[in-house]
Amino acid sequence: MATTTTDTRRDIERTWNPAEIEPKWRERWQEAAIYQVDDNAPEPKWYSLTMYPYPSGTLHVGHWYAFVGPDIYARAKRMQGYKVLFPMGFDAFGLPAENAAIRHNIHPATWTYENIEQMIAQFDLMGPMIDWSRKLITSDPEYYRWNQWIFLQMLERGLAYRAAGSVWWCPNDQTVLANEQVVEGNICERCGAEVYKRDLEQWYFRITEYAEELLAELDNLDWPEPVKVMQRNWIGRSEGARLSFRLETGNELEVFTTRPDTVFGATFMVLAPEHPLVDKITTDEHREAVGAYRGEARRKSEIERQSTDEAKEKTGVFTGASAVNPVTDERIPVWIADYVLMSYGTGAIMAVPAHDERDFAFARAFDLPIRVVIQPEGEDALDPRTMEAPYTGAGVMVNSGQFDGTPTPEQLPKVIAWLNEQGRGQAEVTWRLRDWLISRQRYWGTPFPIVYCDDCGMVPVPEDQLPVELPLDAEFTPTGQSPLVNHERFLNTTCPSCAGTARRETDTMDTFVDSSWYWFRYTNPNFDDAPIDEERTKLWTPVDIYTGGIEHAILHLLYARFFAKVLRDLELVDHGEPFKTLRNQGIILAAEGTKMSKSRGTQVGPDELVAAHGADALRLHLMFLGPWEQGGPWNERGITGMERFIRRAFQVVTETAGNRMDVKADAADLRRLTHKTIARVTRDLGQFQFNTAIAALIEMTNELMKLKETEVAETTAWRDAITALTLLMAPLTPYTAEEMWEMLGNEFSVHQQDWPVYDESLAAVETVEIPVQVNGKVRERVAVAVDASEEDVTAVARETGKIPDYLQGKTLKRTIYVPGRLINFLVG
RNA sequence: GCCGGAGUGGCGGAACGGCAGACGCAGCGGACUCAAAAUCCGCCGGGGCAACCCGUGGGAGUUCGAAUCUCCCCUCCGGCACCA
Repeated sequence: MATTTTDTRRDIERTWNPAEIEPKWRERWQEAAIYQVDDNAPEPKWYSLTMYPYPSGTLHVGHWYAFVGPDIYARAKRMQGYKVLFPMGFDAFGLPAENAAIRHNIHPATWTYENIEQMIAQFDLMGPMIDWSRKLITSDPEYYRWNQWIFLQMLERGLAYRAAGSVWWCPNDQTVLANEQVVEGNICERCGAEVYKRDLEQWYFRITEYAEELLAELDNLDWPEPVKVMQRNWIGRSEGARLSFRLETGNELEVFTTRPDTVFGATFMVLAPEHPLVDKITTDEHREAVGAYRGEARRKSEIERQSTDEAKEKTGVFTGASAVNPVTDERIPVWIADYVLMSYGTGAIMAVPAHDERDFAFARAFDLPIRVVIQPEGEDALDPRTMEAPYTGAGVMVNSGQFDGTPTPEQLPKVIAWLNEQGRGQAEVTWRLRDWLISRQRYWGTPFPIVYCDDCGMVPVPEDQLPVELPLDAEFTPTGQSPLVNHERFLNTTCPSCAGTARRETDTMDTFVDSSWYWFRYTNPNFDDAPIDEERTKLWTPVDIYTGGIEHAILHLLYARFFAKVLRDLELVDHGEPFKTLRNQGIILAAEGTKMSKSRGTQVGPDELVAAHGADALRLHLMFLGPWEQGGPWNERGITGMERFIRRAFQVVTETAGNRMDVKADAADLRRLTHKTIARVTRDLGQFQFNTAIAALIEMTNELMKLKETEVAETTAWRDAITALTLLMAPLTPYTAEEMWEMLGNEFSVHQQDWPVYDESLAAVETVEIPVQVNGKVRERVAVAVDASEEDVTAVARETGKIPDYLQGKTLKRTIYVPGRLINFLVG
């Protein structure tokens, strides 16, 4: 043992001081470029991707939470023998930059690029193993030119098109939105304003072309179930039939129904107010009322058509027209009502009030006939006059001609087959998914590579003239038109085809286009010949694990899957599913349990916390808060505990780093602890269970603290233990572990070392303490060999402590012995 | 309404159907100190002097044994919502 004086000096030298070691190693890592991954390294590849941030200016602790987890995982993976691609970039186009720019009277580009600089510095504080040599910024012309290029390929294949239609408009952001960006029926996902529908001509991507594949392949993805469910619902596949009804005016009216078995009960029809047939079929007598209702519906849609509470209140008017039910030959009235949506199915329905909630409410409101055609088995016959609710369950068909008595929906295919024979309908699948509206009437985005020529019409800009650069000197205050409309030099151009005068398309692309393929670009972000370097992409993709917030469950993740399939069909990549495995981190809320918000001042920044406790302590604190996939409210209190742990681990390693190793002492327990900890940490990190991995390391450290003054601290087992501890801590506390590694006298860098190997034989225990139960209640504990026989354990357990008292005077009916776990005596 | 997910000490949380509460925070007691901080040691679900009893949102069930599996109910969070 050292003397008191040297002890004191050593303590001063070896006190953990993050303010000193963190900047030191940060610089060293940068110099040595240890985080740059070599494409040609011999190890197997691992692509760990985490969703890139929006360059809002600052990273708060919620961002750290999202990035630290994957960083730990990627670091562990690297030590476990993979070459790991862990890149980062910035989702730099979009409305927030523009809005902030307007507010602060600064150019969006200036705002964005300054923010990116700041954020990179903050990232570096965290000590991540990001390979910045692959950084990409989507607002760089070198990046967005490839958005334009991909767009042109899609245009050529009919996957991009321009069409007029009813689209969502955000009056606050002054732009159209994709369906996916409208939440809660009519709220702008970005700004929370109420949106409404306008008829505009816009650009679309034909994502519906891939609906079937997008749905089917979900089954094969290792994704969180909620995300898969959300995508399934969003794509919304419905099986049914398309039926044709003849109108008395001679027109055919097509409807889609999931219940063709109820067609005998169709007692009226309803068209969406916007249905093109409405004008043709409305009789003069009803023209005025129909016109008024259509106007009303239109106005309502502009305010709050799909509002939830009033939704059940059914409104509508009769058109005066009649249709013929194709199976009963009855004349049935044709109405219009806004509960039928033009955007789904055919925009028209056959109404079966006895067996559909909405049709039932409508029939009751307007006193329309109700006919029961499905009868639940074993119940009283349904009576249309007294029914209080429609019957939507299974049953047998009644009042249905030759189908009477047919069980349904089991026999639904039979009904469809018959309708088909009659030439009245056929099976059909309808999707809820709509094409992706990609134009935006805003400035800070990718310009469309399209010009409109007076003579040639719409002309794509040839590939060799890309990028169509976004002019930086535009007046970008939103007006409801793209700001580029007023930029003469951008707007006026010549036709690539005839060289005559032409105007450029002035809308810009939805920012989600940028993020729909960015992970491919990381594999070679400077590649100049194509968006994707095929060779490098083949090497790295598909992404092995993708992490990010669940808020992207539909938007980004659906678009990204769509793009991967398009790029596959363009033969640029060899797979259609980009992300094999997905994990969602939980959200770190403000202390009050509400969402962290910059404007409300509830954001907690990492900088002061790093200054006070060190980045490693903050990393651990965030990861120790709870399961990573759960999140929770921010709470600063526990960070001292992580600081204590790091200090103790640091102390135990550095104080004993110079110990002799030749003492012969029984170190089996120590080895067991080491290997048990290796097993636990390895398993937990691999499952994103950082909290329990940290707990295992704390337990090991606490045990080492107890042992460090004993003779086991002077064995090779001790040396192995503190070496393993350092390596296991490396992904979690990269700075401290690096310092400890150096103190142990090893070569730089700990992050380039191999992961400690778990040896099961060393972790195995020979004896265990198992509970002795009587009738399922624990009464004693007894130490036995792990593999002891039931006879031996029974013999010992029966005599232990109070057990004889419990067995006294009772009959032993049964003994349950689970080796290594417990023994249970059942007595009576 | 429909579809997901979750309810465990004062707090965050842990627990292959097998000792509920690992680990940490906070708290309490002690050591060190002139003192405080830091650090170290001990205690820490509730009731009871104790033996022991109760305890994982509530109720039933399966099982030798349930926080864990099944059913019903309650509460909270998230998604969708007139989608025919």
